[in-house]
Amino acid sequence: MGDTGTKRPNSGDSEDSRKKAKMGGARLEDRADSGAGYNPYLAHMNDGNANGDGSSDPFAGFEKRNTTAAQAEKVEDRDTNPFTGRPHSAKYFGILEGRRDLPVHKQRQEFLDKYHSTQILVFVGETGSGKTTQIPQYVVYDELPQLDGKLVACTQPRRVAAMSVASRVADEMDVRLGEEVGYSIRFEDMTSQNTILKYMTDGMLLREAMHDHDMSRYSCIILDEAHERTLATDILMALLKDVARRRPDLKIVIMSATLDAQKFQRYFNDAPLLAVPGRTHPVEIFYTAEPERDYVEAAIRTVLQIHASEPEGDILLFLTGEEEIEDACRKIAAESEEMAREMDSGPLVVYPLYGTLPPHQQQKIFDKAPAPFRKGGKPGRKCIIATNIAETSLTIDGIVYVVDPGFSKQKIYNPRSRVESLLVSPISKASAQQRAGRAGRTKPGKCFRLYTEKAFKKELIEQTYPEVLRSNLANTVLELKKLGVEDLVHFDFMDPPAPETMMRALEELNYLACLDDEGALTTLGSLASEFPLDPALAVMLISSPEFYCSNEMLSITALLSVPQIFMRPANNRKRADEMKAHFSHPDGDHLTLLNAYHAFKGQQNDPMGDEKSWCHQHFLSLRHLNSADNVRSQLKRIMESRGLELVSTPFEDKNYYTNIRRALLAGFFMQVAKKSGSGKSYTTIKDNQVVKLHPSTVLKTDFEWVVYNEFVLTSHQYVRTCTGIKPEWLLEIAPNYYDLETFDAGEVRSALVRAAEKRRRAEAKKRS
DNA sequence: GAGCACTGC
Repeated sequence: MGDTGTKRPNSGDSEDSRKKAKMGGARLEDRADSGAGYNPYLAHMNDGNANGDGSSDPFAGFEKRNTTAAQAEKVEDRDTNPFTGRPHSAKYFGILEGRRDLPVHKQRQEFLDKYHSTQILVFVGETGSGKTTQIPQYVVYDELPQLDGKLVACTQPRRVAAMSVASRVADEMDVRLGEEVGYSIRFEDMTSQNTILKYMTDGMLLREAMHDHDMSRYSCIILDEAHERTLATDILMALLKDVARRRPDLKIVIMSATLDAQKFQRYFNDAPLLAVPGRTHPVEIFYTAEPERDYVEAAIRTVLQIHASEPEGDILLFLTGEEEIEDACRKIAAESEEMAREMDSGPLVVYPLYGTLPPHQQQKIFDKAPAPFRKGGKPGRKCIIATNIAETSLTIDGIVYVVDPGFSKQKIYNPRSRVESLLVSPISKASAQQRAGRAGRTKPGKCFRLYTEKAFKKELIEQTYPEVLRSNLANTVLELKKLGVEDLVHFDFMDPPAPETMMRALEELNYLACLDDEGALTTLGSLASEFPLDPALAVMLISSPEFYCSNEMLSITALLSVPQIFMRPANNRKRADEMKAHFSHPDGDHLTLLNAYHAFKGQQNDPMGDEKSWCHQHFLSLRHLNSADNVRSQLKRIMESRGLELVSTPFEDKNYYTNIRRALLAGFFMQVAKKSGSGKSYTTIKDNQVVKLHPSTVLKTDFEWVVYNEFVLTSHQYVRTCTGIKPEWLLEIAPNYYDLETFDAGEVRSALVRAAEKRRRAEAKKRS
């Protein structure tokens, strides 16, 4: 003890509490001026002259759910803010003018009429219509949530969108973000007692619904970007359809960008529809005459042709993944230099764009296109090579040319093998339209589709399959049970998943003891659903106090919930592998992750340490380690609130690592593989898939049995993040799953029988 | 001897 060995666990929680204090501080200050006795939107009532324009109540004459656009606009035009009673800021009326210029503004009255006529409304607005910012405000002026305390909520599929839209709308309403207008996302609740309009992620609303099945805090719920059909949106739609029956006072608006609105209308019992035009420029579509054999090569050629012969304007090319993108970036950059020399073309800068790119590099795509090489020379342009991230999450102005090879990586789930994998697949017509639309945001544009018109019409499906049809639903089923859904077979999904997928999920949850044999939620299942984790991880964490290592399992769970912390840059792989070897534990990758995390925490605690350069030097991702820390504190709070003990085996104890390896099995006993024959391959237990240990593993092949975190299907079938285990642990920790009666005769069964005998002998010896 | 499309609690 007492030295600074990198493998020493960090038993204190000083970081957690320090960080908490730092995060909470700012928000407390924000709220300080709106303490319990002061209600800012009633301020005008206390002082009749505060408005400066005569009347004491700006909403005098308003009747909830029976207002007009003219009434609302009159209030918006006042000199004082109707919600805070404060005079409007200098910029308010400028912003208001811009809002009145949006396409959706012309239909404000029409929206209100439809809204009044129905409980559920489907609203279709194309990009640039202003629906995400305006519709919730129109609803606020009609629901008057400041009077009855019931909120208006607007959900978004992504955190950044929830934050940035809330911030924009707070500006538009001239209030402070977090007061009347706020947002709520994981790790950050930016709302207060005064909040009347709340933007939130769809997952966050789902979490709230687990404890409030009727969503009783809200008078109106607006689901935005419903066409994206995320898992959370699909579940929310089904829940809301049901809640709407129980709560006639609840209003629901489904907002979508596609023309597939009829499907939403039909699903919501023929709900009325309102459509608002967008504000985009025409985009001319070009197809290839013949199918392309190599779409990457064709894409590069097309980009260079545009650069050589088309007028000024930036280019957006869609490819499928990091490697493809980086490769294409290099090739295009090299070719364009040659073009500049030989044909006197303008400069071309190429930017990659994908999700795992660090934020400061993602920001570069917003840089201006380069200036001509010389005064009066041909204009420069930028070319962005992006994944699907540019189709939904990020919009880039100034794009005039889109190159669309027609592919993207998509998640697929095979319930038979229980494997989720990523596969390069043709996109849908809706995706192709979305991609083309990216060319017409600032002026008329062109889209070059690298497939034939016939292929577009005949081969592409209309819509990308919703996530619910492409995922393992174990987590979803657990959530639904917690949400009080008893009959999953007849649960009203907009697109019902395959029965086999549901069966697999129920089976998995039953093995994990989250559901009993009747399919009812158990105490363990109810506890597991409290954690923002997959069921296996949650069960592992909940069981970990029994293995005297819940502190360590908290860290491992957090590390498994964030992207890979070990970085391996293409130009420095060897060095990165050498640095990773410093943390390597011979018994497995989970332990190696833990070692790296402990070393990181040691570095953070060291007053002389510089975590940034230390991470850089050790090829560890500081960003991902920090987010693991964040996840860890969230999980820790949940553990504490549920009375789950935080314990560790002393590091000096010879069972320190053994306890952790055993604890892994409490959740992952279904993800075990046994070495087959003499070679390097392994076979998964029960479904008998032949797999290899992923090359990133620290394990030398000296373990007969391994537990693995995930199954990945790429050029081979791999199991990734593996730790060595002993078969007798399986019999002890998961006796139901490893009931010898259920195994066919064979290598696995005989090995388990031998383990059982070994275990009996050991116990007999212990007794005598 | 690989590669994490993209989200979310």
